[in-house]
Amino acid sequence: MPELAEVEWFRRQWSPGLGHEIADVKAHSRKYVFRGTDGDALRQNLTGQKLVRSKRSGKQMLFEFFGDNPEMIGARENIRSSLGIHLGMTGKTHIEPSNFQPGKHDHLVLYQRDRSLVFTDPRQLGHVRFHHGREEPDWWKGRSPEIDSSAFDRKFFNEFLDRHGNAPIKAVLLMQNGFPGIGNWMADEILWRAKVLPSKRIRKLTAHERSVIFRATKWVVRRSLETLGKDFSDPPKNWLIHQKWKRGGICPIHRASLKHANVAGRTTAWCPKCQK
DNA sequence: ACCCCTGTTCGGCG
DNA sequence: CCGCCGAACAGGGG
Repeated sequence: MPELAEVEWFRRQWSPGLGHEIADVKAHSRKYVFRGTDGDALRQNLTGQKLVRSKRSGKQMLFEFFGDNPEMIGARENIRSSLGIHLGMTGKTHIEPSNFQPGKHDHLVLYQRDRSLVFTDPRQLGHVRFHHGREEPDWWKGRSPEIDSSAFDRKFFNEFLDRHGNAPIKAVLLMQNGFPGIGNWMADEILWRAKVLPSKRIRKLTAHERSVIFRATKWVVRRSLETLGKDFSDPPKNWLIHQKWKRGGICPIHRASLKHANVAGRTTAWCPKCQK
């Protein structure tokens, strides 16, 4: 489920726990979601620390913790531990009461006095990472510019496209180092709005098509953050997302039947009338 | 039983 | 070496 806007919403689900101490931790640390992560270090280091800040970069979430000196909350130099969570296909973060008993798929629970912060992921394609130390974790370094930022500009966009001339545009939109946070539904939404076939190779795109794709990318990200990202409400009715999974789904503009095929290894929907 | 899946990584191949 | 593609990961649902 989670792409950029949904991840932003899931990041904020743990906000009631900001400023509060972690009293206890339960982690199913041998499970696949903890691959490459030291579950014992996570449990020992987080216990007794406060959750002080969270951020998102693309589909990655970062939760930061520190131990003491409350007036310095939020200052990077006081951060002691970093918890990274990627939601994969089926992950979610949620708040539960402080007496929460984890079920089979509740892989990580951070207990606070008045609530618990839970990470659940049935399919386990998500990922929990942990780093103890003041410096930025290796797995958070070198992030690409956020699409909703001035650093994601036409120069960055065009140079990234130029590096993948032979790839279909849909495959390139799914590359997280160029389009952090874009996933299957957002890629289809962008290309439908830009009127470009998902299978079209980068080198066949005209300058005009590139420009329209650039603007559609920014627009879809901003508008979905205002709806899904804010309160998980639906994007506007005339978005492709409401049609793409339906049998008999139609183009919101022409009412033509959508086409479906596998492009770049993913189920893809497009309107044969608008997209060329 | 069989096939599908809003994600990412890795091995094989061109 | 570069880059694309399909498989694999793990589990639930249609």
